[in-house]
Parts: sequence; structure tokens; C-alpha cells
Amino acid sequence: MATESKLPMALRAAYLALHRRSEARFARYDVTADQFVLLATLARGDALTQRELARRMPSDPSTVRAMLVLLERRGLVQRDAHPTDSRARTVSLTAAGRRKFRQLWTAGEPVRAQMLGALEPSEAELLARLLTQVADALNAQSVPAGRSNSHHSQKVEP
Amino acid sequence: MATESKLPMALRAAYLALHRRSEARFARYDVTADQFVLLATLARGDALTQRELARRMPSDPSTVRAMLVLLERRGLVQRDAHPTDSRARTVSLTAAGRRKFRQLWTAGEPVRAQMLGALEPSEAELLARLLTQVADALNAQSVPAGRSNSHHSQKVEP
DNA sequence: TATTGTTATACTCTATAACTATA
DNA sequence: TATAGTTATAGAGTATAACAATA
Repeated sequence: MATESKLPMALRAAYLALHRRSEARFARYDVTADQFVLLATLARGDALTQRELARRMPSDPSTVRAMLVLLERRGLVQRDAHPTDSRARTVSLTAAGRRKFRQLWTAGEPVRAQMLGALEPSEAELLARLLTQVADALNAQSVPAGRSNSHHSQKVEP
Repeated sequence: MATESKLPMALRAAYLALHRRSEARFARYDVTADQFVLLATLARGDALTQRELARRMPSDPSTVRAMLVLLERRGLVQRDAHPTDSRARTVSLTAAGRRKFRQLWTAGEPVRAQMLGALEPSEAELLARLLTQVADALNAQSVPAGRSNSHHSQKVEP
């Protein structure tokens, strides 16, 4: 039971430390850590629909929409009609958005260096792998308690 | 550079997955994941000052105060005068708070099991250790950029 | 029918700064 | 002088539900 409670708290503490250090670094660019994640997600895969963007962040579509409104107002992202699906809109970085992202990437470098500096290279790889395993396991099953959804599905707990 | 950007995102994804699964589990008790952390911190070390509670969570004193006001209103925590320092107030769980915490602990069990189920026992230990290393490294130095504070201090970046 | 996105709404967490009272 | 806590204030992110338009 020692590890059982330690692991979630350690995960939380590490993430919050990362988040706060990032916030502090990005503050002078008037961008939050979460906005950085959005910009970084767009930088890697431009012209996503809002839903796809939300899925990758990961976040809620209506949350992402609220963030996009803020960023669009500042000219960092733009939304255009989707070429084939006229319900959808594609989101991309503007030129200013790409510039901002490059600045932020540089500004965040010390934080990434500080994380990696605490680890052996092999440990960093391992840590990333273990975190991914944990995230996958937690996301694998979002069945609301009490509704058993059929035979196949990683049963974890009622 | 692959790992350099992967690690922060993996950390974020794992934490958010944990946070959301926890929120879903705790929702029927009308307690948020962060409130659970506060209650758990009190359950482990009762009669803390607000500052000490904030330090352990970790969170900001004024954030903790806002949370305490909510929880106090619902009778889950109480604040009393500090025995020796009359500026300070001690925070503790009420009987109802302790009961609630036990319920929450049980409600969260499947989530913890799901995390640990994705890992070998030795991996779980290792993961907790690596996360602690990372958190310590990130917290070690919060020197505002541009102010070099003397000779000794883990220099990381200007 | 299901899906994309919008709108309205509400609440928690977050944090800074100015303040009081005490150490 | 420094510390514990309060207050005022502001904003971000979060998410649900009802809705329109389209697939």
C-alpha cells in the first residue's frame, strides 16, 4: 500500500512542478502552459479540426474552443472552413503563431534541461515509457461505474 | 530531442488521465480530485497550519484558503486557533471529514489498481522514484530568470 | 441518427497584491 | 523585519447541456 498511494502523489507533484515552472517561463510571452500545449500540438500537425485537436491535447472540445477564441483574438491561430466537411473547421497557426511557438520552445528549454538533468539518458527513456503505459491504462476504460458494456473490454473493476 | 519533448507531454498526459479518472470517481461524493488531495494530506498529518498544508499539497496558500472555505462550509474540515502562535490557525478533519475521506479512498481504489496493473511491481517503485527525482529537480531552483544568485546553487540556465 | 461546432452557464483552481495582526 | 492569514480581484481551464447545421 505504500507505493499505491505514493505513485499518484508523485505523479501529481512532478506534473505540478513542471506546470508551474513552465508557467513562469512563458509568462513574459503572455501565454499559459496549456496554451503552449495547444500551440505545440498545432505546430506538429497543422490544419486539424477542433475535435482532433482536443483529442490530441488531450482536452475537452468546449475547453479547446474557449482557448481558441482567446488565441484567435490575439492572432496566433486561425480557423478556416474545412475543405470537405462543411460542419467542421480546421485550425492552424498563423505566421505570428509559429513565431510565438518558436520563442516559447526556446524559453522552455531550461525547464526541459532541468528535467532531463535529473535523469540518466536511459532513465529518461524509461520514464517516458512507463508514463505512457500508465496513461494508456487509465484511458483504456472509461466505462461509467455500474454499466457493464458487454463481454470484451479490459475489465478492471465494476 | 525526441525524448526531450516526449517526456513533458507524457508526464502531462499521464497526470491528466489520472486527474480525470479521479474526478469521475469522486463526483458522486461532491468532492474534486484536488479536494481529495487536501483531505488526504490532512488525514496523514492532522492539525497543520494552512501554510504547512499548502507546502505539502503542494499549492499556493491563498488557493488552499479558498479550498478550505468550501470544505469548512460543508463541515469536512475545521480551523482552530494555533496553540502557541496566535497568528496561525490549525486545520484538521472533522469526524465527517474523516468519514468522507475513507469513502473517497475506497472509491479511488479502482483507479490506483488500474495504474498499478499496467506496471510490474518493480516498475511501479522505479516510476515513483524517477518522478520524485524530476519533481525535486524542478523545484530545486526557482530563481527568476536574469538574477544570478551567487556562487553556490545548482546552476541550470540563466 | 450521429457528428461538428457553438452557446450559455457555472464552478474550481490559480495567483498577485495590498492589508492586518502577530512573532 | 518577517511571517500567518485574509481580502479583493481576476482569469484560465474545465465540463455539461441544449442547440443548429451538416454528414
